[in-house]
Amino acid sequence: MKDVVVNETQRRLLDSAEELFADRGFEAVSLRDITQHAGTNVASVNYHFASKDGLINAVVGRHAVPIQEARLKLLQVLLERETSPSVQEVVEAFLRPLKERILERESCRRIFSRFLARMMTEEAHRLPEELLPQCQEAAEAIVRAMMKAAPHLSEWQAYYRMKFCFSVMANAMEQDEMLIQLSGGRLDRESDWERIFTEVVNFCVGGVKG
Amino acid sequence: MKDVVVNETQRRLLDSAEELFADRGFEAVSLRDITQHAGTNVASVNYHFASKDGLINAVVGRHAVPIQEARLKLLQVLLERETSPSVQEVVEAFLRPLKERILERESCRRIFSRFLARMMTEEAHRLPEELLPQCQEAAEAIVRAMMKAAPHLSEWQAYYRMKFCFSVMANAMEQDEMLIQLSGGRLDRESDWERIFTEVVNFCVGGVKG
DNA sequence: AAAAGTTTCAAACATTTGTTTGATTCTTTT
DNA sequence: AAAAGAATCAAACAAATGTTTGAAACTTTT
Repeated sequence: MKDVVVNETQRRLLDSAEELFADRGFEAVSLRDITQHAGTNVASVNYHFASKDGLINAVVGRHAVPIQEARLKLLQVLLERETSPSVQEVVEAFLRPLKERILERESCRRIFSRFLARMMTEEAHRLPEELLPQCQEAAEAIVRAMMKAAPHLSEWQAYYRMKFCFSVMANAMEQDEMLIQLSGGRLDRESDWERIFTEVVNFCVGGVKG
Repeated sequence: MKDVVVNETQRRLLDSAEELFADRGFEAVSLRDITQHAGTNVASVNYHFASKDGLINAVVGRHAVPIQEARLKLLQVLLERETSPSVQEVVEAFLRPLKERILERESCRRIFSRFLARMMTEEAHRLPEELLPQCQEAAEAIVRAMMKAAPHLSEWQAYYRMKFCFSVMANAMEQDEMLIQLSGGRLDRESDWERIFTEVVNFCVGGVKG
């Protein structure tokens, strides 16, 4: 995956796609919607990104790559340190980079939330090949750090708890729509993201300690 | 929603739809796939369920209704009891009925996992109207029970922790495909559902106590 | 400035999809 | 048994979609 965008058209396509996808979801947005918004021709998507799927992966990759890099850097510090990290430190190293990115660029939240849900909706729940190696590397680091912080966990457990942490984070990122609906209006619309993130970390730390 | 199926064709449609949806996802399965599998005409779906969405909701509702009833019954016991319930009791009252149903009917797992993901993928993340009242009732009971078990939680926190518990459960229900992919084969394919469920409960109890 | 390459574009392509129609068969009621 | 209603069916409908094509415009290299 080229993370350096050489072409102006490519950048416009990515930006438009990101905005529309975040708003309406991947399936609901057609290539014609995107290219119109970007002021380009319908064929440009297939020319630059090979397919709609290619475009989606590129949109996601633009966020995923720097997030995974940041994650890995934080985790490596914890792993190379002599003293064992706390569970809280591991969970934060895992989740913070995603949170920070979301603070910088709101749309990242909805893009990720939708992308993850999409993997579950589809036939095979698989990560795109371009993203896989980096994800595997990060996953391994998280598991190792988690086992260092909580030595009573088996590898199997560590993998599942990592998955659970990610589930909580991913679902917390989605719009509150459903919670508002469920509470019948008892919950106010605006729960700010910082506050929610704190809750996520608390919950995950409690959960990993189990 | 009529949960009593009066018509043989309706039952065949629901069964076929459930099987195919569970296997391939809602979007990937066409009405023609379903009606062919059920040995009926394409028009039968629209005749009996008004639309494809209607069919999906009926498939989900067939599981959701008894699950919510069981949930409510268990929670009411905890709420009417004089002594405060433990967090573990609340979490189990919340999650057990779903787990039991999955043990009875495997496909329920994948149907739910896909259905929830679908809500996140779509434009508006909303529950279908037919299911809403019952879900609201259950949600309220869970929150009340949770606050009784852990009085330090605010209502806002209780709602979010309920949501988090559900996230973990929902994502645990999906196929392990992604975890196998992420672990690069280190995780064996068959992690049985009982074992996973135990992990889910442990994680959630830890999380709610936070 | 000619040649080679990259990028853009309008138009067509090729399917697929959920849905509707209107006639026909089956079932129930009177 | 006649009438009314419910259920089934083959066929058509309508519209949207991602993708490809082949020529034109533009940029870079020689």
